[in-house]
Amino acid sequence: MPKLGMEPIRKAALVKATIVEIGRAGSLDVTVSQIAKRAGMSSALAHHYFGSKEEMFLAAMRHILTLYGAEVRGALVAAEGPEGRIRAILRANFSPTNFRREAVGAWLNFWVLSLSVPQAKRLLAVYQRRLRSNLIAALRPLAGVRAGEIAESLGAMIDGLYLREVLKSGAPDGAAAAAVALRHLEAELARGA
Amino acid sequence: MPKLGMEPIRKAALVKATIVEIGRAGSLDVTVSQIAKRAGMSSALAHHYFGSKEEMFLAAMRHILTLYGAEVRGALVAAEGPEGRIRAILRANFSPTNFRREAVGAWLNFWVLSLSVPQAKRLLAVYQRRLRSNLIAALRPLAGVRAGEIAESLGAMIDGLYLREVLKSGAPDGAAAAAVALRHLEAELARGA
DNA sequence: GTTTTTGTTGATTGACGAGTCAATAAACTT
DNA sequence: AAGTTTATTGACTCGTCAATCAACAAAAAC
Repeated sequence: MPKLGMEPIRKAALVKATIVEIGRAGSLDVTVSQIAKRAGMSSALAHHYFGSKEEMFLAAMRHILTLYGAEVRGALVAAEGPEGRIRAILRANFSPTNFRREAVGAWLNFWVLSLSVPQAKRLLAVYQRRLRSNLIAALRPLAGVRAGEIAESLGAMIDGLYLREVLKSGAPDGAAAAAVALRHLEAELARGA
Repeated sequence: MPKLGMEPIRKAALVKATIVEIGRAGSLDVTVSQIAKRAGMSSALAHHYFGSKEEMFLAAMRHILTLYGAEVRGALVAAEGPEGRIRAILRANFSPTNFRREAVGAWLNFWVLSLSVPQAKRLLAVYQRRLRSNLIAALRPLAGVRAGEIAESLGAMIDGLYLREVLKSGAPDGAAAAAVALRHLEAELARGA
């Protein structure tokens, strides 16, 4: 009973399943059959819609990055004032969403994937630039010309804290990470004044 | 013409070859045959000495961590004064060695591996604690009771800067990364005073 | 000098997995 | 109604790969 207009639905299901399976495996070592099964279809259909496993990975990566972008944007609209905007960005970066199994698996594995797949590296670069410009925009009123360099260090701090939170055993603590990042920011701002 | 006492030689060659192959592939998706071939022996011999691929990976990881530890220690013995010790640690972390293809591949992939292999997670934890205690020891004279929290943020900063340097396209710049880390440190110290 | 230990490999096994294809069927077009 | 497009899968191909094994060779032990 083939209904029409299945393509977007199937693709969305496959993308979601891909991310879940990567999270479960903790690696990109997942089979198309696993993914297809979780998405409720045959592996042949997965190939029909995506052509190859790599395309599936890239689509999954786009999806993760889109979600991440949406979370940042969502946090930003509710934010007031420069400091509020910074806090919003930190909140989005260290939200529980990003510490879920699937998100962690996706991020770490996509970093690795970007070592060997140029397309993946490009996707990552786009989002890094976006974070950077968000940070700079929020920092400008607070730090003036130093906004650029502070955005750079704060960005690195965010990545580093996330990585550590994710690699350590035990439950991750996003709030603590955000607090450390905020302390870093205050110190940098104080230094400039 | 089997010479005796081959075991350590063969194992060392395999460990080295494993790291090189992971660097070339940019992932853990390397075959035992590739590794064995690069190490100049049959894949059967590789299995003979290590039993399984996972054991090879773990041995490679131990080796990378040992090299890293040695580099830090080596930089520390030549260092004078608390600030000199911090600088030494930064220099070791951002040395060209750690930006070589093999090292990058090893680090990123071992982070990923630690998501699914507890043994790998444990190895990583040992070295993270060691870095932490090195940092605290050097920071104590400079920061007193705040040494702990500053070590935490500086450690995260180091990881974050390394990650960004490694993921960006173009030649990595360890010196620039070290400079940013140092600026962070100064800001934190100034804040305390 | 025979037995044991160590080193070594080619061949094989057994499994798995990406991607293809032919076939079936429902829905839309003309 | 005939033809086309979309959805769907089971079966299959072709390749790969981790791990095992039997067999051979040299040194050491006895």
